[in-house]
Amino acid sequence: MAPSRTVFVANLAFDVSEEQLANVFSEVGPVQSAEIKFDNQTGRPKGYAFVTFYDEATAISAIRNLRDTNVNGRTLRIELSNDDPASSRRRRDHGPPAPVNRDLTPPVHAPYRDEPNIDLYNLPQGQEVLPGEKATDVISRTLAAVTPGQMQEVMAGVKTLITSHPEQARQLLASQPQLAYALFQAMLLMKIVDPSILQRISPLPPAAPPTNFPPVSQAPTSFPPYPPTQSAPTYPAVPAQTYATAPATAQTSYPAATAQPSYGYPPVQQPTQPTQPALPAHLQTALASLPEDQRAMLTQVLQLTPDQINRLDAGQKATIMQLRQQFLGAAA
DNA sequence: GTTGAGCGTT
Repeated sequence: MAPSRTVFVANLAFDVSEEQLANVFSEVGPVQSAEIKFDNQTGRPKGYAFVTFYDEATAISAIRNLRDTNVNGRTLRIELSNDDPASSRRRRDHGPPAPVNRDLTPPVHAPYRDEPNIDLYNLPQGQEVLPGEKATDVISRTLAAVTPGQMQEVMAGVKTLITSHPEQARQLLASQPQLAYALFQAMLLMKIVDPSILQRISPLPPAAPPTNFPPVSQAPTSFPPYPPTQSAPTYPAVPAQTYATAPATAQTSYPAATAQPSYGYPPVQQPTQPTQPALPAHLQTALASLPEDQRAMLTQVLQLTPDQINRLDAGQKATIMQLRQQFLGAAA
């Protein structure tokens, strides 16, 4: 059975509102609903709640990332909900309802026999993010310490997982966005993907709640050169498991809501931005290792048309041509 | 005015 998209939240302070709760859980991903349970007799909250996300992976991520979170003086206790079969009006946006199997004979093959059986709850801890440090920095550092051979090994393993067990891979990457980020950065380093696709990744909507991990659109546009120049110490080729600790909970109080709660946003596909003309991949990669200002300048220089170059004065022209010669070689 | 484990009628 598929894991639940709902988490059971206990040890709630009695003065926490559903909005506040949804806000806290939005740290980890879009929240579909947050329902605090009340006692009908007394009208007082029972001190626990159910928070539903749009997918299981986010629910699991919430358990990992929001543990020990303090809200109004009490530490949240978060578990995966026992999905009550009675309240089955969810799972609808995940496709049509499963067809009723009228054939009572069990399937010939035991399902999931070959599943790699990734335990999403028991992943290695990964690298610690120190205070004042960004998770992206730790990932960059970790990747820089991985030898090309190790990186290739990991990528091959991931590829195997994705092709043989796509659903497990999806769950793993969705619940561990830092891993997805690291893999993407590794693909850039290994020149498997063209850095220009960074331009085509549409930003999250402005109203997007902060996640426990920066969205890909905020990925740094420059990466350290690869392979690393200094001899890298060997580390076990373990995926970067870096994760940021949940930030201190917002203590803002919210007005009581009367409207049907719907927080965050459904994980819809965002429209893609128009692509902009880009330099060849190998040039972008070369440029990526330069400081921001130099990169911007060089990008402009390399994109000049012959016509534009001809309009420059002699001194500028010579400088420009020299730069272009250096980067474009014969093509200049 | 009170409460503190819990899996769901606000």
